[in-house]
Amino acid sequence: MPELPDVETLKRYVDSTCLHRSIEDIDVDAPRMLRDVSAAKLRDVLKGAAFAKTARHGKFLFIETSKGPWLVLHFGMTGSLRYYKEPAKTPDHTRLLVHFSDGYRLAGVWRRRLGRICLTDGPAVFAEAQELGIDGLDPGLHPKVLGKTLGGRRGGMKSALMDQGFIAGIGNVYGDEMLFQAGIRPDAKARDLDDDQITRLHRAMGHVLRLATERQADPERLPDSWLLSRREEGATCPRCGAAIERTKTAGLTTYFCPRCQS
DNA sequence: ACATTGACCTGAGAGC
DNA sequence: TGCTCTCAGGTCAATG
Repeated sequence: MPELPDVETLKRYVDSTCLHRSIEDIDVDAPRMLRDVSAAKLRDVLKGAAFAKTARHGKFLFIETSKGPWLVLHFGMTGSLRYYKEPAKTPDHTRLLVHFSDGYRLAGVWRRRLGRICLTDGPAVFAEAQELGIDGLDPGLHPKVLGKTLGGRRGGMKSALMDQGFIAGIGNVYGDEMLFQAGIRPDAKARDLDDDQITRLHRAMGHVLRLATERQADPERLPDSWLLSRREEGATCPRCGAAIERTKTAGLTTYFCPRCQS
């Protein structure tokens, strides 16, 4: 589901398709997805503008408009974007449709309406207001920074990683993956990690997020050695062959290898 | 200060 | 076939 690598892929998709094209009009049908902005206001800002550039922080995609404000998109569990020309190709569940004056369109598609569409003055002020933590791919995320933040937490590792106010961009699937690759149990207490574990987690985090982004967050193109490919009942560990365990953390299904993750 | 639960949403797949 | 049930997991609010 759209986590950091997926959203980064969508960002690059926008970069390579529809920047600097004049926006003729938009259609919005996203009742509960608009936050602090009306459909009319959104239309007013986008109509006659062009997309100037993009940015990303965690799971949020930002698109700067030539009129100043930035369009903010959050994809929830099922959101995606599609750029195309033929009107007949408009995907089902299109909630936001941008018509460019050259006839092309950008569709914001959310099968479930779990997502967000809004405006902001900029990515930095938005991240501040939403209290987002450092982005998972921020080069400033050193092992020391990681260790310091983890040391102040009482809770478990899985929920720490998924806390967007701690590190922004990690969700259920990649959170499990980096814990697996670092050899840390999801229910390990964050403050109990030693320096070695923090180093391994930092490395696994960078590796998982970078490789997944490079492979366009396509599970088919990610290594078989990843836990990602074993998220099902009765699966075995790709490393040691032990039975993968399945538990619930904060209502979300967590997979881990009881032998590799101690 | 933490974890847990349910609501929000909708489609896919299972089971009857 | 067609119904109902469960599950998927991002985020938030309410509760323990």
